[in-house]
Amino acid sequence: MAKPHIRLSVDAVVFGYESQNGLSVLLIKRNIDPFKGGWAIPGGLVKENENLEDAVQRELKEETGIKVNYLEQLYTFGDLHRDPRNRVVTVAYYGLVQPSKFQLAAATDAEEAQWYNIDQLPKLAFDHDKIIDVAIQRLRSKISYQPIGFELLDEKFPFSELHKLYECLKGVPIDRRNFKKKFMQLEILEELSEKRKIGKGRPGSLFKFHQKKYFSLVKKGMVFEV
Amino acid sequence: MAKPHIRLSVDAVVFGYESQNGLSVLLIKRNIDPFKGGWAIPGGLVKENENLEDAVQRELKEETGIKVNYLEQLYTFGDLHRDPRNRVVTVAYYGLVQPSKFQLAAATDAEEAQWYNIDQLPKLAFDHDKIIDVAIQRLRSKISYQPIGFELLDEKFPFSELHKLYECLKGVPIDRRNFKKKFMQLEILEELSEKRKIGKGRPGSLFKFHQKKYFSLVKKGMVFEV
DNA sequence: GCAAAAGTGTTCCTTTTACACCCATGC
DNA sequence: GCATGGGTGTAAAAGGAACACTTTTGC
Repeated sequence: MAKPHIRLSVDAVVFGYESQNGLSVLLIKRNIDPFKGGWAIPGGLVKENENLEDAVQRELKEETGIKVNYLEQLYTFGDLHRDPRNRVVTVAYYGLVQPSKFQLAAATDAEEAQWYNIDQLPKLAFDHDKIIDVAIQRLRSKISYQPIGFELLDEKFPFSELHKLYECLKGVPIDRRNFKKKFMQLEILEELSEKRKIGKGRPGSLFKFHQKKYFSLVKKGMVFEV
Repeated sequence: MAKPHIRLSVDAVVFGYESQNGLSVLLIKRNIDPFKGGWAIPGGLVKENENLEDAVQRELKEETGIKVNYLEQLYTFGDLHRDPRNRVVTVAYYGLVQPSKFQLAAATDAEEAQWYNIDQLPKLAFDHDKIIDVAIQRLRSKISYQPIGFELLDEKFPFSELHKLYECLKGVPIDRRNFKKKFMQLEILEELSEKRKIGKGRPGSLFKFHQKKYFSLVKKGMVFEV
């Protein structure tokens, strides 16, 4: 018998957001043991000559058909028996996808991928519940000091969507006027002349995150903090 | 030839602090290739049935004789060619040691371990300069919202030591009175009746971090923020 | 015309900053 | 008695929280 060695995998907690449904996580149904038939976050073994991030994107594409544009390393989970069969250490990432990419392409081989609201998660394989917990915590706190929330919204969004997103992630009501004042003072949003057409009530302007401006302001010492 | 596989290692950035010398990092001189004779942070391959943190503590003991009481996972570095010979993915940690344990025991097999001020680091093996950079950034920011600074001070310390530590880590002068007011309002320091004897000038009271009180206040919703 | 969502400013209170003098000790 | 570091409070400014009415649209 060959000397056993530690296997290295990557896993990804992919978040999606819709103002009606709140925050969701992308899960897949496992079709191999262990935990065959159970739900898990996408992931798999890293190849010998593949960067960690590439491995994540490859697994995401293979298993769910999705490509995330925001991806950040979360934590590495290495407990001895987190995989019941072999020693597998996993580098967990979390990713954010925009609503327009949120619908799973039916045409992929990912028939068994599904979004689950974070308050209605099924029982999960391995320590994936723990990984998701850590990811939620990270997302919740990071959104306050890094402008990553936009990765969960479409490119153009009415201000109320941004407001709802922050209320959802922080889990507390936020005064609409104070929030807008604070955000607009940052000067990183571009107000478009377009208005949102759909829905009831008075249509609101659409906004865009002005990333270039954000980076140049950061260089000048601006601190994002909401 | 056997199929190659990814190797997994751990590395540790161990910080020490003294008010005269500022912040230092513990380095070892490598006695094997690659980078034989060069400086590196302590670390090594993880064993088949060993947790990641245990691996870090074991390597630290073997290579430097030091045991840290604060240890936190930093980031996992997995670039393809970070090790010139094999694919090695490393889980980096950072640790904090108190000044009284700061002196390296001469009696260990760690003759080649040495403290280096973070502003006077030598050229480093692998991507260890990058790892140290990330660790410094993490420490700098984390000290503002987690009471980890005490791990860099002796158990009993005059308030001025805490003050100097924060000035050193944040890299800016901090008003002595405002800093003390803010910290004392947190009610997590215990003022001892002892005074510091050494040195010139008026002796100051010694303080202790009251960890139990800190945890109970956190449960009640207190937020540490300095 | 009514229901639904968007837009907008002011006041109050809390928090943060700036700042200077006296005190205890060693030499 | 002088040099060194420790101890303490107040006033001004800035930032955050609370809060209500008007406007535009669809039905």
